[in-house]
Amino acid sequence: MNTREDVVAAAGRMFARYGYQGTSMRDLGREVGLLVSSLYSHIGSKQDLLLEVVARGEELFGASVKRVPAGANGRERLRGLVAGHIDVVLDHRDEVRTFLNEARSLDEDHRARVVEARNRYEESFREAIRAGAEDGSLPPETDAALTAIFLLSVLNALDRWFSESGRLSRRELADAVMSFATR
Amino acid sequence: MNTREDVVAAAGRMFARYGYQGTSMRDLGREVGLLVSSLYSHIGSKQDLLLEVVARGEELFGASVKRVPAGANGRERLRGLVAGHIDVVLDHRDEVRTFLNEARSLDEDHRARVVEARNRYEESFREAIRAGAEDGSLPPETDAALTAIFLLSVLNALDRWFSESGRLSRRELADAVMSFATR
DNA sequence: GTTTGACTAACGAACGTTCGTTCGTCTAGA
DNA sequence: TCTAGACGAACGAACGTTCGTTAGTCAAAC
Repeated sequence: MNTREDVVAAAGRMFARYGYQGTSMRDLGREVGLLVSSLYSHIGSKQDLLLEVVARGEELFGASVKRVPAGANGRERLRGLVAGHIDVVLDHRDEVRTFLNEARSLDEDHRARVVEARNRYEESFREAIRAGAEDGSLPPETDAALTAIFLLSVLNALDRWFSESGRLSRRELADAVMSFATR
Repeated sequence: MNTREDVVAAAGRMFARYGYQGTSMRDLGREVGLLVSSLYSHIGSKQDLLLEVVARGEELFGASVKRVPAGANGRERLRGLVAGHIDVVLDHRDEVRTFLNEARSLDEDHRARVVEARNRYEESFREAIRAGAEDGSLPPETDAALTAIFLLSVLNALDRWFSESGRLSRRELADAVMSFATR
């Protein structure tokens, strides 16, 4: 019924699995049950499609940051960011994968915007860590820049191995990640 | 002079930067200063080229494992693996990136072989961690599987941000990674 | 004189995209 | 209530371009 949404969702799925360049419009049409030409009743171009999927990933992370209570101490805020990131990655694997791996196929302007968004996002991690080191909720000598990078490296790799039916729950995962960061 | 080597090296460079599907043989020819058709005097196919670059990455990690002294205790072996991984990633960025990100463009058989090689590699991390937890050189309750995944997540993301001219030396980086894993 | 490696030229296939057209569905006016 | 016409959505065909790859030629190096 809602064909346009189907197209965008299928694009996310295929971009995540095969990459932007590895997905042809004909493949996409087949996936959604349309001929290639019919796709263009719903979208402007393949590039527009990528842009839309990437933007969704971007918004998901942005919304996650906003959900963290501003009043909490540094450690609690960091914990909120970590748990939020885990949820975003696992609940929206396709958009996140596309956001993380396929942004390089965007034209230069949009790619620059993505890089900027990622920097802002990483800065919210650094900020929480610095706050925690100051308010005593995290070890005082914690290196904010390095810790943020390490955390995001671990969090962004999650969808390559984490299974909902595995040994760990999301909460336990968040605990493990947090205890890694705060030695 | 050694044209074939130039071709393979350029392929690694471009596969790493633009992806396998994002690199055309014409682009590759331009990079190396030859016409497309001339490339085929040196290689069998584009797929062969990918296979060769990926195989080089695979061998680099395999050789790194072999360099770790077998007699050392668990912690020392893990430290050797970490330092070795850092060197491989930073000294062979193109092959490593291609090995990590472009293996999905291999045909099924070769891709399966890569997955198996990565599993063996990860197992050597787990093994060192388990040994360390037993011989007392690492905290006894360390979760080998989870720690190995976290370590490799951090290590594989290195080339996205680490700069040789930055604040950290390789040794300091290895220290930081190790202290992350072992608390 | 043979071999090597670069060239020109071309191949069929696939690419993203546009085209004119058709076929229902919905709405406004008679 | 019936009908005219605008509309969204999908179609098949074709566009020009680029893809990976091959064949044949020719000059330089051994």
